[in-house]
Amino acid sequence: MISHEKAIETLRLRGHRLTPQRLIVLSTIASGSGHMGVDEVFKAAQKAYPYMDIATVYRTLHLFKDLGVVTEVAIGDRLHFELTDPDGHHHHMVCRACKGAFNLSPHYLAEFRDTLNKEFGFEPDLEHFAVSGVCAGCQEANINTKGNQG
Amino acid sequence: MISHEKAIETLRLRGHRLTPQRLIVLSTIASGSGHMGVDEVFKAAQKAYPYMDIATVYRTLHLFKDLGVVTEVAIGDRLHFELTDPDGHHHHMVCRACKGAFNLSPHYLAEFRDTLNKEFGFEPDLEHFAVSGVCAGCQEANINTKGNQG
DNA sequence: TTTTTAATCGCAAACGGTTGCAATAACCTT
DNA sequence: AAGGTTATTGCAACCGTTTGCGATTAAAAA
Repeated sequence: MISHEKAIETLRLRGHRLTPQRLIVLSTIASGSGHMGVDEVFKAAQKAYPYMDIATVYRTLHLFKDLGVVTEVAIGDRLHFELTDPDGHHHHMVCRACKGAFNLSPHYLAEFRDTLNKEFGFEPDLEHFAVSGVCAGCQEANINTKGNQG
Repeated sequence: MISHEKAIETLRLRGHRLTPQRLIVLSTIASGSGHMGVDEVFKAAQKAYPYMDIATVYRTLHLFKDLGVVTEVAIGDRLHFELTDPDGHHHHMVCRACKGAFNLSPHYLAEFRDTLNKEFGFEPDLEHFAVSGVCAGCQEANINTKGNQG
């Protein structure tokens, strides 16, 4: 994970202001449990700073994403955020039965990217990428395995 | 493509009513240009049936999707719909520069699926799947190649 | 054909997310 | 430390999509 300090440094270097709202959103995500939904971030931040507005949370998350400080992961139709992993990107496998998210090393997508490049000259965006599916545990337990594959 | 008649048959067999709204949405998509956005479907359908409501379009599209009559493709943040291809699914490569959509045979994803299965026991949902990126043409033209990779 | 009945519709309100704008406040200058 | 500049905020309005509900109507029953 990117450190708190490094994130603040990045904000400052790029000429953005260090507002209490931004610092609170940052530490909320930093102390959060991996991937956090927007409403989770909002509720937690609001506890620390009651005037916090949902629009500010969105704007802050997008700013952090543009700066590379946080990574946005689309899990189903919801957006989740986490501090960017400086050791290299990872992707996610999200189980549609238990909603669990598992990390996936880029290695497993490299082949796919190469193929699209060679065959079609197409350069896919696979930086922040979540594959929906059913995890091993839920397949055994046979929970909702045939749900909507939207 | 699934035929018009086959789609109507499917509705009937599953106990759904054949309303003018549904028939119009169906033929709108059938006569449309591949992938249609919701608003495109709505506007076209409204011409044929002025009382058409946008909520009905959404409900109808979701019904058709659940019945397997149409296929939903997430292109960027917009949903597009097309008649389901009975010859087997295809996937999409969507260029973020020119918004063009290109078909991608399932073959190119098969390897990726097998790997996730073997390595993690994870069964990915790759039925209706769009990969965002930049197509060969736009890479040459160098249009907006570094846009938001969302 | 007429009646029945419940799926479907149109409307309007609600929802998650975004945006315009006037007020505020972080930061730079002095 | 005080003042000026302008990025950022909170609010409210907005957009695309979903949902609750009473009215309508397709299709089954008579």
